[in-house]
Amino acid sequence: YDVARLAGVSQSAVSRCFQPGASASEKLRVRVRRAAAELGYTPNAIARSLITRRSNLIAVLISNLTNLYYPEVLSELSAHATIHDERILLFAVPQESDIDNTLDQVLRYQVDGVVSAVRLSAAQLEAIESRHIPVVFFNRYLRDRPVNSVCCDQVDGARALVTRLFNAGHRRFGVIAGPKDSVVGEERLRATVETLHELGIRDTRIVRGSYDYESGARGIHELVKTSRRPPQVVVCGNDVMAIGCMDAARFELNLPVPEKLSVVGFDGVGPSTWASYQLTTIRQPIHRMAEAALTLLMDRVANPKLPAEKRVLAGQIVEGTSARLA
Amino acid sequence: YDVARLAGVSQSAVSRCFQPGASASEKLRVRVRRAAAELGYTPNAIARSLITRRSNLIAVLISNLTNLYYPEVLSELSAHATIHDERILLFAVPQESDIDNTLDQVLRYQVDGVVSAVRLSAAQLEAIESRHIPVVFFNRYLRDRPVNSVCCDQVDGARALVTRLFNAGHRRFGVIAGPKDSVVGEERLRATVETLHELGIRDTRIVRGSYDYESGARGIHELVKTSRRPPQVVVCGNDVMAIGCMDAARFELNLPVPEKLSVVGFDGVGPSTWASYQLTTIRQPIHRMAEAALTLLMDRVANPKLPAEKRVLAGQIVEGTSARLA
DNA sequence: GAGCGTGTTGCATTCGAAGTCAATACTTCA
DNA sequence: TGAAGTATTGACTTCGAATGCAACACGCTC
Repeated sequence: YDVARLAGVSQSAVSRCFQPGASASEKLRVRVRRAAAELGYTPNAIARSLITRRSNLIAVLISNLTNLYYPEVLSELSAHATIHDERILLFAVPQESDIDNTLDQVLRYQVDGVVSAVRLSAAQLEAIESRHIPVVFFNRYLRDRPVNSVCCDQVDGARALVTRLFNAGHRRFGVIAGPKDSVVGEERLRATVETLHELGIRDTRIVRGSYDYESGARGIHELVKTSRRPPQVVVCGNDVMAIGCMDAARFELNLPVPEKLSVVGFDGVGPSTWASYQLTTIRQPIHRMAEAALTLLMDRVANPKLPAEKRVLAGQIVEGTSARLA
Repeated sequence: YDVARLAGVSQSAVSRCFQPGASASEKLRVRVRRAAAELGYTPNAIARSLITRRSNLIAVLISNLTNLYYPEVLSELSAHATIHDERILLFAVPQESDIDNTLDQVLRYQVDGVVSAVRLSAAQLEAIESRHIPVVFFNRYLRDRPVNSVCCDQVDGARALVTRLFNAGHRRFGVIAGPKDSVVGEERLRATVETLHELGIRDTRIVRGSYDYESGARGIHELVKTSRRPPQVVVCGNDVMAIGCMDAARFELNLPVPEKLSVVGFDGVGPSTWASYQLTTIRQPIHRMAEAALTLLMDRVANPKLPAEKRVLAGQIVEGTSARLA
C-alpha cells in the first residue's frame, strides 16, 4: 500500500477502494485506481487473509490423477471454485500412507475448506474439523460418523442395471470389484450381489481389482479361469476396468463383446463413449456433484454450525453396446 | 504463537523451535513441541510467507484437464513440487480469453513461480516477470522472446517417424494437425511436411482438429472425402485425435487399421497402449519434463538473475500396431 | 447561521510469524 | 574465582492489508 499511498495522497484508506462495501468516494476510487495501475500494484491476498481469516483457498485432496475419472472431477471443482471466488490448492496424494503429512500442510495454509476424494480416518477428519475447517467428501464417507459428503447413488443404479441384465437373459454373472477400502465401491458391490440374490442367483464370482486397465484385464482372465463356464456378463467397479476387461475378452480370450460377454462399468468417463467400447455404464453427474460439493462447503464456511449433510445424486444409466440389455 | 507462549513460558522464540537453523536449546525445543502438540498448534504458513516473502506456492496454469495428457503432467508436477517443498495452486483456465483475470489472481497470491501449460502473450508474461516471479512454460514458448521452457522435441521424432513410414512403403499421407495457436503443434506439423517434401511427397492433405476425440474422427472423414483416394497413413497431432481417427476409420469408413490405414499419434498417453489401439506414437518423457520444469523454476527462485533457458527432451517412438513400420 | 445527520477519510491496532539486537545465562580456561 | 567467549532468550519491529473509532467535511433543515 505504501506505493499507492505515496503516489496518491491518502494512505491505507486505499484498502477501501478495493472493497465493494466500503465507504469511499468515487473521486478517491478513480485516483487510487489510476495510481495503482501506474505502479502496477496488486493487492496481496496473503496479507489480506492474515487479518480476514479467509484465505480463499480450498484444499482438494485427490489420490490418483491418472485415473481418468478424477481429472474430470478436478476440472469441475475448479470451475465451481472460481464461481465462489476460491482458489484450489491441489494435493495429489501419492500414497495413502503419507496423508498425515499432507494434512499438516493443509492446516498450515489456513484453507477455508477441504474437498477430499481420498479416504480419511476419523482421527484425520477430526484433526481438520477441530480447526473449524469444513470438510466435504467426494464419493466417500465415513460409516460411523456423520460427515458432509457428495456421492453418486450406487445402489439404485446398480439394482436397475443388474435387473435389466437379468431380464435380458443373463444368468452367469461375474464381478470385478474395486479395492476394499473404497466405501462406494463396496456399496456398489453389495447392491449388485444383493440384487442378484433376490433374483435367485447365488453363485456370482467376485474378483478384486484396483480400478486400472490392467486389473480389468486380469479380472476377466481370473473369472474365466476359475469357473467351468465363463460368465455371460461382467459388472465392473469402474469404466477403466470395464475397458480393460473388454479388451482382454476380445483380443485374448476370444469372447466377443457383447455377443459372448456383456460388460458394464461405472463412472461414465470420456473414453467409455469411444466407438471401440461404447460402454454401458452408470454415469456420475460430475458437474452437479462438484457444484453440490462447493455449495455445501461454502455454506459451512459462512455458517459453521450447519449440521453435516450427505447429498446423494442419482447416476444415469448410459446404454452403450457393450451389454445386451434388450 | 500466543497459545504456545501461554502454554510454555517463553514467547515468540517459539518460532525458532520450528526452524532448523535457529539457536534454541534442546530443552526448550522439547517443551515447546509438547505444548504445541497439546494445544494442537500448527504454524501458519500464510503469516510466515508474509514476512519471508516466500509463499511456497507454485501456480500451475492448465487449459483443458479433460485432455488425458494434462492430468499426467499435473500429477508429475505435483510430485516434484512436493520434493521442493512447494504447494500447487491450480488454475484450470476455461477460456483463453479470461487468462488475464487468472493472472491477476496468480499475482495476488505471491506465488514463488509459475508453470504455464497455456499460451501467454508477451505482455502477460511481462506482467508476471516484472514482479520478479519466474515463469516456466511447459511444451510452449514464445517465438520472439527468450523464455524458460521445457519442451518435448517435436522435430526429430516426427522426422524419424515419417521417414520410417515412407520406408515402409506409404506414399499417400494425411495430417490431422492441432489448432494453429499451439506452437509445438505447428512445429510438429512443419517437421512432418518438410520431411515429406525432402522425400519427394508434396501433395499431403492437412486438416485441423482441436486435440479431442471427435475432431480426430471428423479429420479422417474429411481427409477421405476430399481426396480421390484415401490416405494410406494419417499423422495426428496427438493421441486422442489418433484414437478418434482409428475408431472412425474402422467403424465408419471401413478402413481397417493398420491394413488399409496406418495411424500415428503423439504424446503417449495411457489409452494409447490399450489393446484396441496399440498406437504407434511418440511418447513424451513427462516425468523428466516435470522434473526439469520444477528444477528450472526453483533455480530461478533461488537465483533470479539466471538467464532464460529452454530444455528440450527427446520423445521416444513407441511402436504399436496401428501403423505398418516394417 | 447553528445544529444535526450522513458520508469520507485518517489514525492506530491487529493478524501470526520471523528476524534484529540487546540482554542474559552458561561454559570454558587461565 | 574471574574474565572472556559462546549459547540462548526476550523485547520489539516488520511484512501488507483490514477495520473500529475518531475526526472531519458536506449538505440539509429550521
